[in-house]
Amino acid sequence: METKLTIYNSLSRRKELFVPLHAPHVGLYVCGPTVYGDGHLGHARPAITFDILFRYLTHLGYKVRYVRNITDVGHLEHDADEGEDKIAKKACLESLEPMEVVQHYTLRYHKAMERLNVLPPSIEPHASGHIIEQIQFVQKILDAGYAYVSEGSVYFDVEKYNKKYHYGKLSGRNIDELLETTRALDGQSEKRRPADFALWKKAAPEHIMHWPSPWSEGFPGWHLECSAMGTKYLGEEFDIHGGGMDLMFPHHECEIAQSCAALGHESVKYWMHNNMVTINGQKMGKSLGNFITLDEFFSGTHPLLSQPFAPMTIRFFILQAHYRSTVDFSNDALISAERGFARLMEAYARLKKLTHAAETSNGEIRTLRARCEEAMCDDLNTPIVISHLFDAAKFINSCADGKATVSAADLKELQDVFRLFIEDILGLQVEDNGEKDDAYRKAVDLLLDIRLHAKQNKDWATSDRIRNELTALGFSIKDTKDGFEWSL
RNA sequence: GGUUCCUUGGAUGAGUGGCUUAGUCAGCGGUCUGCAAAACCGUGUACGGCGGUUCGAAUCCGCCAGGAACCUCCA
Repeated sequence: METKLTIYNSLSRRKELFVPLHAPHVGLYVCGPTVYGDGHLGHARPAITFDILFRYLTHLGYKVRYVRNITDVGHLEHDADEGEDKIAKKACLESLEPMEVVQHYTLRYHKAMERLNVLPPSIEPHASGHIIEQIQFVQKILDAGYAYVSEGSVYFDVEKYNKKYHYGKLSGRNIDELLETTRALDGQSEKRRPADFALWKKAAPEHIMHWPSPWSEGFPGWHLECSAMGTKYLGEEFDIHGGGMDLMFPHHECEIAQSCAALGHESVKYWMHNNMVTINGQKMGKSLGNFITLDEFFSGTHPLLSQPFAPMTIRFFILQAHYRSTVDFSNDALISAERGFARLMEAYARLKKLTHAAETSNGEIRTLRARCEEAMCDDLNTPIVISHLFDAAKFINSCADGKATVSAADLKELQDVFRLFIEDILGLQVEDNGEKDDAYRKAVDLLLDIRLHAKQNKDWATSDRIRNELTALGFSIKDTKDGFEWSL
């Protein structure tokens, strides 16, 4: 492996050379969704970002174990229903078993991810399936002396922890300010300090999701699942932990504290955070109620959308921005992405059909692979990769027009690089225009062949009639130098 | 109030101390074409404001303005 992948480590706030702890193995943990609602555009961002990382690490030859959890218990919600579990709350509203809600939204999430061509992770653990591990993790922290039991609940002793370690190292917060700014939550009186966070919560009688533990019948705290499951599947030390920037504090900060307290050392070498999707300059999120679900994009059923958008358009749209920048959603931006993506994929389709190889090439394609690799190695700079591909697309189109030539070796290289980066690394799927069906394809070809002959005989009436009829049916007909192209 | 970060041409969105243009979308002009579409060629000349460092900054530093995320579950 000559390639030198650098990634931005949120912990050091700079790009660092990626050196795996146990090459060729790489451990990657990413915070997955809380399954109590449909996935929206904001959920697509980390899924796609870390899908790219997963794919690229694999391409570099690493054996990656990618763990992405499903959060199905434990997140407290602060509103009128203080201390009630989010999943449980939704279940009560809909008169369903909690696990029914979990199952429903997990399946829908999987479906959306599949349409976005996001590869499934190696392991997708559910928090509810790891209660024992979480209880053991709490016990370790208690044994180490960094937690205390109070009325059946267990709290992390932030102040004591901070004497030996540094609470706030990831987010840049210092503990004194936290003590002043932390808001009053349920159970505040049980805590020694406001900044302390729950490791285990005793369940209120009406709380329907609870498990037995040494301290009480209850449920695990907000941040515990990732520490417990990350340790279980990737070890006490692993390479990369990813998630949205909004999780940096308190979620990831608390994870670091939990791991240090329980294990005596940090467990994550590189922290990676994707930026937010915004809408009108504001974060798209559940709490603001300004989100558009993925299904709404796919179907176009949202007042802000003028049309449906293909999953690959969404994926391309997200990849056109660097993962650490915010990306501002708008209908126009998506339409632009759709057109650009179509242009790139049309060039790719032409590339596959290019056969006439010349002696020499008059395009700069021998450096294409290296330039794309370089961009990926620079903290996954997918916009630059895409710009290189567009450069090559121009050359491909020129070749298809007969205005440029390509040698046999270069043509193969070009085809290989396009397949590698477009399909394998960027995960952009070739649109299936129903061209799979052989008989159907041949029928359209036949019609257009007839039209071609009509054209050659200057029979414009027949020629235009075929084109107009097919266009009315939804086909797009493009004449080429000595033939035609079509798509549905 | 605190922490972190951002501000680039009509839109979007990269990048860098000078050498060279990001790319995409839209626009304009042209080539090609029976027409259309597509494609190709050309074109815009940007880096929030004010100072400072420097031979030279949009890129480094400071201040100001505006915006965002987090400080409460959030991707």
